[in-house]
Amino acid sequence: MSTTSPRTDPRVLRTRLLIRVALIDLLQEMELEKITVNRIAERATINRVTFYLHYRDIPDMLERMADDMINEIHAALGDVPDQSRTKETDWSILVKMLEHIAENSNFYKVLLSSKRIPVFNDRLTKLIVDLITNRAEQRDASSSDSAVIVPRDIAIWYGSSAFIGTIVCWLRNDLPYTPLFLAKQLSLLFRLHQNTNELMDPE
Amino acid sequence: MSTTSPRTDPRVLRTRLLIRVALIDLLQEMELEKITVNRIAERATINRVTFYLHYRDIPDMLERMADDMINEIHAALGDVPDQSRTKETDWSILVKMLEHIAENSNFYKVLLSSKRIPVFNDRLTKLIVDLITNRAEQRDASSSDSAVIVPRDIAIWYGSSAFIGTIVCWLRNDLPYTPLFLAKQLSLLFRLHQNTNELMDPE
DNA sequence: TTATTATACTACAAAGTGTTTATTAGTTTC
DNA sequence: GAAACTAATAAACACTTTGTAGTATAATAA
Repeated sequence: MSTTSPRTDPRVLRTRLLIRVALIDLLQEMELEKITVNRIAERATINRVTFYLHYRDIPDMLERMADDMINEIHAALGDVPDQSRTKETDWSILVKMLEHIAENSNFYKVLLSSKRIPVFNDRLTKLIVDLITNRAEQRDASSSDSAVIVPRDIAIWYGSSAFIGTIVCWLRNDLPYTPLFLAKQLSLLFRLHQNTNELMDPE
Repeated sequence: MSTTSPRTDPRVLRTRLLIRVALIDLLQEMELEKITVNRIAERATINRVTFYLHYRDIPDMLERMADDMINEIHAALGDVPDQSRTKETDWSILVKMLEHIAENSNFYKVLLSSKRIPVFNDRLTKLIVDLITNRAEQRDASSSDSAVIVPRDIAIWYGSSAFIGTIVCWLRNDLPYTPLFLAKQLSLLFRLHQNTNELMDPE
C-alpha cells in the first residue's frame, strides 16, 4: 500500500510505511480529531520531527494517501483504454475494482467507511463519475435515439452516488458478498436506470 | 435553525444561536480542522469559557447540530404516518424534503456538501434508509410476488446512496433544478430499480 | 573510504485545550 | 420593584499540540 518513485532511499520508504501503518492503526482505535502528530510518531516509533520531513500536517498526509489510493485503483483496473468497450468490458472493470477493494479491505474499510474521511470518498467519487460519464458518452455515440428523459447530470449524480454508497455499505458490513456477485447486482441495477429513454415513457 | 426545549433562558438561546451562526460562518472561510473554540468564541463575540458551558467540544457541537437537523427534517415532512401510503404520498414526502433543504440551503450546503462533515451525511443517510425500508416492506406486503432478484440490502444500499448523493450534488451545484422537478426525476429513477423483480428477468 | 542524506535529539515560542474561581449582568418569581 | 437565581464574563492555571531550529548520529550511495 505504498507507491515508490524510482530510486528512493530505503529509509524514507521505511519511514513512510511506518507512518501510514501507524495512522491506519490509530484510526481503528479513535476518531480522526483525536489523532495528533505526537501520537502518530509515537506509534510509528519515529521522532515527531521526522513526520514533518514527509508531510506538512495530517490533512496533507491524508491527501497524499488519497492520491496513492487513486493511483493504485487505476493500476488495478489495468489500462483497458477505449478498445473493446462493450458491456462485457464494463463488467470486468467493475469486478476488478471490487476485487482490489476486497484485497485491501483493511485500508478501505477504515478510510472510506468506518471513519468517513471526506477526501477519500471525494476522490473515489470523481473516478467513478469519470468512468460513468465516458460510458454514457460512448453509449450515446453508438445509440441513435437521443430522447433523454432524465437530465444527463442528474442521472450521473444518481448512478455514481449509488455505486460509491453501495461499496461503502458493502465494506461496512464486512463484505457479505463476493466481488463478482456484487458487481453483477450493481451492473444489473445500474443498467435499469441508465437506459431510461429506452425503457420508460414520459408519464 | 435551533430547537428550543420549553422555558429556556433567552440568554442561552441567544448564545447558542451566536455560536452556531459563527460556526457556519467560519466553515465558509476555512476547513473544519482549522476551526478552534477560540475562533468560534471570537466570531460569536462570546467568552471562550461560555462555549464549554454549552458543548463539550467541537465534535459534540456537530453531533447536536446533526440531531437538530434530523428533528427539523422530520418536522418539515409533517407527520404523515402510515395512512394513505400510496405512490402519491411518497411523492409528497420527497418534495417536502427537497423544499426544506432548498429553504435552508445555506445550512445544508456547508455541512452536507461543501465541507463534508461525516456526521451530517450519516444521519441523513439513516433517515432515508428508514424511509426506503418502510416503503419496501409496505410494497412487499401489498404485492403478491416475492421473487426478488437483487438482495434486499443491496437494493436499499443502492437506492439510499443514490438519493443522498444526488441531493449533495444538487446542493454543490447551487440547486439548478426546482425541488419539484428533482423529486420527479428521483422518483422516476428510483422506481426503475425498486421494482426489479417485476421488470427484469434473471438473464 | 568518503560524501551525502535521512533520522534522532533537544529546545523553543506560539497557540489551543479544558478547568477553576470570583465577578458582573440579565432573568424570573413573588 | 426587590430578591433569588442563573448565565455570561474575566483572569488565571496546567497541560498538550504545533511547527521550526540547530546539532549530532546513523545509514546509504559514490
